[in-house]
Amino acid sequence: MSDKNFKRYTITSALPYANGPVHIGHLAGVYVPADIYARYLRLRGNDVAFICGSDEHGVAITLKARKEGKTPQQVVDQYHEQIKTSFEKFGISFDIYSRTTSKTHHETASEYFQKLYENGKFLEQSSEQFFDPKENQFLADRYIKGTCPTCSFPEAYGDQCESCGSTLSPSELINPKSMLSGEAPVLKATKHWYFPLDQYEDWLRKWILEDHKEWKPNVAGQCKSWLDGGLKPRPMTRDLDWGIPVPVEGAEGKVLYVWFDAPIGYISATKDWAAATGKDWEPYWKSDDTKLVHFIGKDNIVFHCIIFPALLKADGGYIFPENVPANEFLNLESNKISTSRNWAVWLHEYLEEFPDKQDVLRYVLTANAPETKDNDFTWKDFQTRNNSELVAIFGNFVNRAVVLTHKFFEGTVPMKNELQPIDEAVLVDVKAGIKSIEASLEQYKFREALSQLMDVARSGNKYLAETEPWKLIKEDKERVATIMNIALQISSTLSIIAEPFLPFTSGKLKEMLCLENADWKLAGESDLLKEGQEIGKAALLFEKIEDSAVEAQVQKLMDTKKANEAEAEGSKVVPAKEVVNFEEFMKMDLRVGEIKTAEAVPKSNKLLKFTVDTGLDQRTIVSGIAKHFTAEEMIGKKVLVMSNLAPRKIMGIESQGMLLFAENEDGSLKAVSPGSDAQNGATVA
RNA sequence: GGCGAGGUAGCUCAGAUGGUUAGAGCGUCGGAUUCAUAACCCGGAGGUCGGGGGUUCAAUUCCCCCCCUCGCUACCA
Repeated sequence: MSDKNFKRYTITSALPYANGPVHIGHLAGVYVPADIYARYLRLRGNDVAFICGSDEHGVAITLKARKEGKTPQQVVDQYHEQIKTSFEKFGISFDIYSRTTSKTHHETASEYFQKLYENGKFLEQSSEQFFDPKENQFLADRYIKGTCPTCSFPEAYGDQCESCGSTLSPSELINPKSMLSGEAPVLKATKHWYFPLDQYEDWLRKWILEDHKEWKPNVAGQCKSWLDGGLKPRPMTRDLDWGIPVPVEGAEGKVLYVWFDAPIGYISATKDWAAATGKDWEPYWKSDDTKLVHFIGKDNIVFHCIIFPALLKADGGYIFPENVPANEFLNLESNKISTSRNWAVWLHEYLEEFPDKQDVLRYVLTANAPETKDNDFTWKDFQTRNNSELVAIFGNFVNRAVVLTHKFFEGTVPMKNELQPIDEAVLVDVKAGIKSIEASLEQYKFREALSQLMDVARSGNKYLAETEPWKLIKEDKERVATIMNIALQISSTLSIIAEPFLPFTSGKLKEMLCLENADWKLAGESDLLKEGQEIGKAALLFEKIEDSAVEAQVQKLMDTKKANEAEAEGSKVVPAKEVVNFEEFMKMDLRVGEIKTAEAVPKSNKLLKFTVDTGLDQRTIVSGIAKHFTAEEMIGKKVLVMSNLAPRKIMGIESQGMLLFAENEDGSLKAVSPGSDAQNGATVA
């Protein structure tokens, strides 16, 4: 933990990629915690720049545009607006929400690159890349489609097969085709600028693993894994027509790699913010007394902990992040959130379907944030947390305090008389609670901080239950005055300390109590409201969420699931392949074989090595079926063998043929078994 | 397979430089209460701390092996 006295804070949260709306996973992982942190710091009077914006470059945007028949600019304009608006409505208090297509950013990123270039920080390297001769354009991996070598899915992308999930490189695809022209791509040399990450390895190792031992285990562990694996130079430029042009001679048709320009987007956004507010941006990025914190999801760890810091180091003028509190992922009703499968709770939809309930979602996402491991969001849990925590504990306490004050003292803050031990005790409790919240927030333990906030409300309820003002009123109104005064002071404290977590509620509560001075420092004081001061009417801070509302959401997800299944059903059967003529068919030597020996291939978890009696000979065949069959159960089985397939080395073993299996749509393999009376070597035709 | 992160009450999670009865919230059961959105408050039940070995007077906490989940990464003719 750093005890340094920081003069200002630069808080960044991951730039959302502008090819889709924001969902609860993004919120729980990044934006809600970042917002809590930023609001807390501001409440304590700190100088804070809370920075974000849309990430609008990269291949995925161009693909999306092409698919929808739009220009990339139209795509990012649409999502940028949508994302920006929903963040605003949700109460994420960015000081600026910018975008990477802005002029400032293009200039900033371009200059950044140029400076590194001029200082010799890059390596120039040529390599062979796929090129579409008809469109006269280099092809990103995702621009190439072909048949998956693993599962024969004919529409696999050059980087991944969406059917079986294997990671691919374009050269592995069978019958690769350019998605632009449909032509077969050719290999062609192209030059790129590589950033030699390996040169920063020692520095990174010390900076992360020695100087920042306080980083979260998941973050530090991930970094160590990368460092131990050895860093390699990474190309920082791409052949693409959407992005920031590489500002170097001989780089026509090339743009900066999206992960080069995106983090620099934090800097550009800070510049825009500074310009708009008449500040100087530089201290926020270059001064040692600035604390820089990146809020991100775990998928971004390598970029924010390795690549970007190394780029900052290469420039030499920048500070480094003090911490990168990356969160894990949030699942939805036990399934991974998926944009393409529409398995998500979209923020813009939530805002419409649960109007005025921003804080409920903020609360649930914080209480169940994936801080140490992946977590699950369920609508049932959403309902329970609202009904039995927000309504029953927080809302209820405030309501009791305000209603009783109106009942007994006509809505004015009654006079506090001599305090009894129980009064002192509850006030001490509340103050201790605030200290704990501060400590938790400073360690990025938002879940814990939130539960400590609820504990303060619990103390309030307990205080009322123990002092029973509704009974005492008959005999000792003076004593009740003290009790209600204290209950109102606690409510006021709640309105202050809830602000980072539940800003809308905090606002409502302050208004109800007519509380004006609401610095964090005042929280816990017993004279936040003055005696004789009027307070407003009781209004419910939270309302119950009925079963029907939750059931409707679950139903919506079920419908999505059904639609997905229907779609999968439609594409379940792999489409027919091209017609082959009889001669081609007869070229294949298919025959019955018998497995004599079988063993797992060391260091592989998919491969089994067999000795097969093909009637012709005993030969070695390696097959990737270990996930479906054990070596033991295969011994003695009759199998179909493609025996004249060209031999191929797999993990150093020469495989002389291929075993044939049936593959179901879910990827599971089923034996195709000749009868036991089929002879070894019997031909199949 | 390698690396990383997790596996603690029905659910969501704390915790431990090894040491008396392993914690919290929610749920559940019982009680009390009626100011409050059938809410609050009190109490009970509920865990061989993923499995197996080892070190130790003592391990859930340290070491080794194994299993499961998630992520990154490699093999899949």
